[in-house]
Amino acid sequence: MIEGPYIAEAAALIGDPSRAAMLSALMDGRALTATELAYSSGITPQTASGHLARLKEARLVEVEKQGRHRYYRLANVHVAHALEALAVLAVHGAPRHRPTGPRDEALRFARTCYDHLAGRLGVAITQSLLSDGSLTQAENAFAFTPEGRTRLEKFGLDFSKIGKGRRSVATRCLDWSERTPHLGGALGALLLEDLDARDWLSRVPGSRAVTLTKAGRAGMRKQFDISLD
Amino acid sequence: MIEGPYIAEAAALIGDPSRAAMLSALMDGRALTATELAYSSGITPQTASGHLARLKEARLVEVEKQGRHRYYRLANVHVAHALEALAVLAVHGAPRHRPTGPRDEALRFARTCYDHLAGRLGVAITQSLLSDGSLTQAENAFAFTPEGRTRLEKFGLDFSKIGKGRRSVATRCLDWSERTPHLGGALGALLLEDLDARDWLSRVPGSRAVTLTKAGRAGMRKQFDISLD
DNA sequence: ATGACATTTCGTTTATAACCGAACTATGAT
DNA sequence: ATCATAGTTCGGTTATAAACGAAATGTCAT
Repeated sequence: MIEGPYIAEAAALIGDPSRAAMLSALMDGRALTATELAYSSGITPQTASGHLARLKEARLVEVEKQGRHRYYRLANVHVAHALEALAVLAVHGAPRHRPTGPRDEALRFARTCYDHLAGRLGVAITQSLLSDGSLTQAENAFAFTPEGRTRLEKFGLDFSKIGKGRRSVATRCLDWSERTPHLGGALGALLLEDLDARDWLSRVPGSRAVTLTKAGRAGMRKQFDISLD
Repeated sequence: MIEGPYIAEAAALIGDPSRAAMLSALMDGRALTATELAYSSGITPQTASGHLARLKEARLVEVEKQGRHRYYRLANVHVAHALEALAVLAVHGAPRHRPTGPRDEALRFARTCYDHLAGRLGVAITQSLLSDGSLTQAENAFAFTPEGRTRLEKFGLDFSKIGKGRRSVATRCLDWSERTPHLGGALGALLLEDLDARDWLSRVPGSRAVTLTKAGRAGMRKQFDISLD
């Protein structure tokens, strides 16, 4: 009764198909320009501009001016969380006509979630790190053990990049498709960055989907004892 | 890009102020009749009926017919989670004119969340159970230890009531106002029920807010080493 | 300066859906 | 049987906002 209207405000913003498409496009954590977002949701730049202004006003997105471009990105992790929570509802929801295309399957296999890995692959890596004792369940999130840090540093992660910011290091993020938490936070982001740099992953253009390269498949098996598909 | 439309569908449903008010009213986990819901969101029964039909269609709520009444309740925990996630956005959002009334403060102190306790009180109890070893962090949720079970049974909880259903026993539920997880699931529900039966709690009419009775305040101090306010 | 491109502002059209009054169905009480 | 109450369905009104075309602003390159 009291927070109803406030909830509605945020939900209504996300509830417009064009805006939802734009927000979804931002779920991979990158910042996109206004025109790119317009294109990705199939509307003209004028219209997109209006939408983005409202999203900014409500602090769902943030802008960074760079020359004549304006880069929009999600304002914070909470926005991404809310979007995932809504996606869970959509899956649970009415079994309407929902053509499960190949893209859908690709997303379930592996995708970026804000700035870390999600899908079967993301969950599998998280499980692997949990079972070999690199990660433990802490208060509100995960925590890496001393052995885990050593193990991941040997693997090649540069821990000097994290631990500075206020940001939570190893978030627990509920996976939209797997319903099992995967690793997020600064550590999750670092890991994604690293796997990307190794060319173990390859991005599907115009999508959040991610595929494993041949090297990635081998590396996953060797380093994390994971063999998917 | 692909799940955009589906997200929008759920969000748009929640995005209408009247529907959001009804869903909020259901957040305390009880089932309410159509007319009660109409009243709680300030619309006529005809209009509410239409809204409820759409929410049912999308499986955000469930109905139970009982005589000439129809009792509506949230369809599952995921719906409650999504609503909480949206509430987080609203708080983080634009610092608009938001009169922080006494009701708001009351909700922050203690409220029901679906069917368990939330707010400072809910979080404090959870922390207490964690620190004395009754609860531990498990995979995806909390788990109670053997000692924890003994301790809570001595306190008076009837564990025979849980453990049967498929339902997760001790969910971790992110608190909207405290940003710290509190205890949910069957155990959380059982605890709320018990505290209610003891008359340690008193419900604020027409609200999810809950207050501590004098006995409750004393009991909390003695049993959980908690002294709030 | 001039042209090219990104983005926003303005004004107008148009579709959607929230809302209520009125009438209808279903259940329970007398 | 009759009445009251809970809930739904239907039709029409009205407000809202999404969308685009046209034109303005801002930034970079030549």
